[in-house]
Amino acid sequence: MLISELAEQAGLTTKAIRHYERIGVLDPPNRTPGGYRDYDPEALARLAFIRAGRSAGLTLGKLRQVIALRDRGETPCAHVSDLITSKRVEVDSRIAELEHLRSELAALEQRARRLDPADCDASKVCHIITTQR
Amino acid sequence: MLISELAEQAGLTTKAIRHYERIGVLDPPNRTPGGYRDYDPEALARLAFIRAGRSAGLTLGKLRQVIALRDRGETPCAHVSDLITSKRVEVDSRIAELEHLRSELAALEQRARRLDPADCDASKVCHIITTQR
DNA sequence: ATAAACCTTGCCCTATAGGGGAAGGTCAAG
DNA sequence: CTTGACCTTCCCCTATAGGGCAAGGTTTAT
Repeated sequence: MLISELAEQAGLTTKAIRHYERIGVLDPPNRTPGGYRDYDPEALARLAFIRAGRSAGLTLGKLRQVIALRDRGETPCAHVSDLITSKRVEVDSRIAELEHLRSELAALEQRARRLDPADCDASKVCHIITTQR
Repeated sequence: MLISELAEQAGLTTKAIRHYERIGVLDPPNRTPGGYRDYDPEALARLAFIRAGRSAGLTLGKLRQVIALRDRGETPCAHVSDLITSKRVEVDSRIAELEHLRSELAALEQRARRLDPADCDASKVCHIITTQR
């Protein structure tokens, strides 16, 4: 199976597939005599893993670690479980940050409705933003 | 006022200040005969604006636009108000995305507790991630 | 034999806000 | 006059997941 066919079946671009190989998350396939990458169908399963991992917010680098464990003959489940938990913790704190930001922005929107542009002093550029609450 | 003094008073690094100048968000100051940047105290007000804008999640590029309006003699309040609102909308949708991701991760954590590593098939690398719900 | 449709590698590009460090100029005090 | 503490510009680096493009090789059909 040539790269474009694999790409189509996996719903990816050929660029992405070559990228995965370079990152080390997809094994280098055999080559045809002409030098073309020649994948066997297993690659699809690997790409499914990559897609699932990515949609869980794991980076290609983390996925490579998981694959490396598996290649060393270990069952990576415990490691994956840790990755997932630490990712959730990270997402939790990111959400908290964004919620804080959101409330700041909402307060600025309130202020924008209250303030009169005529009162805005050039030295502050814009009093909506600059004036501290 | 030389750059390191300005940096200290503003709680920034000299690197950041030069960066702001290059981005166009801080006016190039006068120079001493020796070529050193020589700031007058107004720069502190500008830096306060930048800090406030950054903490509202606005990029230096957006802040530059705001400053450009002000320099053109306009009152940038309406524009700023729009920026803030669209930033809030952006943050809202980002929070929604992250909450979705968070629930996926929580589901994966559940699954990880349920599944037995012994059942994990190497072709999937890791069944916690790969198996679709 | 030639065009069309593939494929290859390689290099630079994106966005963001600077940090790190090099090579060298300036200024004050000793 | 030299040392140390400043300052200057310049260029590369970070993380992330590829996209774009160029120059060139391969395969298949006509």
